[in-house]
Amino acid sequence: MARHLITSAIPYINGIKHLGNLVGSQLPADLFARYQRARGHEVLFLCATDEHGTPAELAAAKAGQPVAEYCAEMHEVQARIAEGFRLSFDHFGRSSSKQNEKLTQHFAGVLADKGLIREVSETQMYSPTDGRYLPDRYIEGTCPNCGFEDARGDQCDNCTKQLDPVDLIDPRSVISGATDLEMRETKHLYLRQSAMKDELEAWIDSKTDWPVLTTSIAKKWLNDGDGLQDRGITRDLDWGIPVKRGDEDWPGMEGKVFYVWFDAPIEYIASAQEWVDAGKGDDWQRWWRTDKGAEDVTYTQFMGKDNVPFHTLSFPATILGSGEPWKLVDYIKSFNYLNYEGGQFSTSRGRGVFMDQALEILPADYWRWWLLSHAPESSDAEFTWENFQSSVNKDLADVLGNFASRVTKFCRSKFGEVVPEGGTWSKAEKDLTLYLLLKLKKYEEQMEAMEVRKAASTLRAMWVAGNEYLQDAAPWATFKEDPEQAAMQIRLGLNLVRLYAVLSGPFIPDAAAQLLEAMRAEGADWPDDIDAALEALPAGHAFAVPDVTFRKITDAEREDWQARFSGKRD
RNA sequence: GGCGGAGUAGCUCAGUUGGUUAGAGCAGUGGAAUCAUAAUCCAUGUGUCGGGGGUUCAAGUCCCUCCUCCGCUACCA
Repeated sequence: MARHLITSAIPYINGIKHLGNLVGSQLPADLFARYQRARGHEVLFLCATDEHGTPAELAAAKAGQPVAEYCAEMHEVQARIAEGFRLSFDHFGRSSSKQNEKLTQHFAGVLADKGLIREVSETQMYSPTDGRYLPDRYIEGTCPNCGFEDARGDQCDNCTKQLDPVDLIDPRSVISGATDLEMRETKHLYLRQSAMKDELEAWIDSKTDWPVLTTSIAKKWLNDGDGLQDRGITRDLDWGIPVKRGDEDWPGMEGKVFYVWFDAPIEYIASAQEWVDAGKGDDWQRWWRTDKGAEDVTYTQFMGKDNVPFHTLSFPATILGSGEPWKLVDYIKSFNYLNYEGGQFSTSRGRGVFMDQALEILPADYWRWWLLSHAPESSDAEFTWENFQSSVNKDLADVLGNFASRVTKFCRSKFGEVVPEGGTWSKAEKDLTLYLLLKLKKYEEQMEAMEVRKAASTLRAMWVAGNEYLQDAAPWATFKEDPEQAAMQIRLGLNLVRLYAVLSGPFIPDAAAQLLEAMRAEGADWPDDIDAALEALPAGHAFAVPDVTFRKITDAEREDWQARFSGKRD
């Protein structure tokens, strides 16, 4: 039995994520976790909310709440929605947890002891009106290059020139509009990533099986310009993990907190501690410490491409730099973006479908199937309502759902709600099982390799094979001359329903559970022997005709949703 | 500007190390069947594989060049 540690990029706290965020990390991670569990492996699947940073403070202020309270509420909201999508986290933690605070301070202390942290004195834009330092993107002004009036401090949206906030003409705070900005000197800690460049590069180079998307982004950062740059890991904020050197105060760093991107990945580890402290597990170290049992763990991370630099460089720099025996990631599966109806999903403009809205209009399985079977693996992908409607109706309602329906209803009308007896397999049945065996092996390989779209299409091909068989065998015709033959055919059909339910579980867990329940086959194992699996439901076994597994999306609904989600989110 | 990804049938996409007449699903068309959620099954493609040039016995696949779209570009996370 293998052991799989699986983490999904942790979603930021300031609101509900859209479907593009979901398909880029949490959903494929869940698919993989469910698959590995179904294969009988030991899995620890972790996620959390990423709660620190300026956007969280501002979102809380906007909501008129203390930031801690706001985060606690939003964490609950995200946790509920994750459950709604059937994301099977073993624990859904919080980067603001006590465990993460201790661990983050520990890492900072160890890195400092190793000489990998340096203090840098720099000047930053401070806004007395807002009472805070402003990140570059929170400053707007006139672009010195093209005269565009709403250029941001980091880059001009009009001429795309990269800017420094001090270059802006008439700079103002995005938050309050205040113009009394001043440059203030402030001291920060930098992680000396540059000192670890060679080690990181050798490590990346050893990962020859990683997706090109992952390694090319990492290489770019390693070799761009002057090479890998040191990164500031502290901020002048109130909300965050207080800067400490292990348990000790850090002279000169009073009132400062760690930068979110320093503490967020550490939460992957802290989440395992939270998992134990919540009474859900009893040993987190055997998952994370190679000196305490994590030697045989395979660690896989899932994320959107925007997160790759932090997972290939910053976090490994933290882990490797500590010199302690922490488990390093073995495989990074990264995704491109999902677009929405010819443009981008936009959180700020409310364009596209958000996770809560999606669940309001359709059950999780519909979304899971479409999103996973169209996952943006090789390039950006696009969500359109038309494609969603036709894929879901065809794949789920017609090919899979209707198969279960036609088999069970035919059986009920001719034999009753019991698996019928009699007849023996002939060539058609043997051909079918051979075909299914080939597809199953392919499906397993693709799931193992996290080739999400391909796995979905292979699974679908197995569903189709059932319809082909049934059409060809035509038990409604054979029943007239040879009822035993028809009984055998329909017995196989019922077993196919059971088999499909087992194999489809990682993609569509609710439908799979519903079908297994109808077949009275809850807890069915993965089919290691396909012949045996297709005789698992013996003659005489009672079942029930399931309710409609997937209903169809009507044109009227599609048009309604299309209009509803095109613009502003209420 | 730099880096990366993409450009293949009306639509969404596969096409491993270059090798017979370029594939799948959907949509369309014709037919079969009538167990089923009017659900299924079978048949059906004259595609400049973004343009141009080159290497090769052979290129969607390698090289050069140009065009278009998207992402990233280090203080948003």
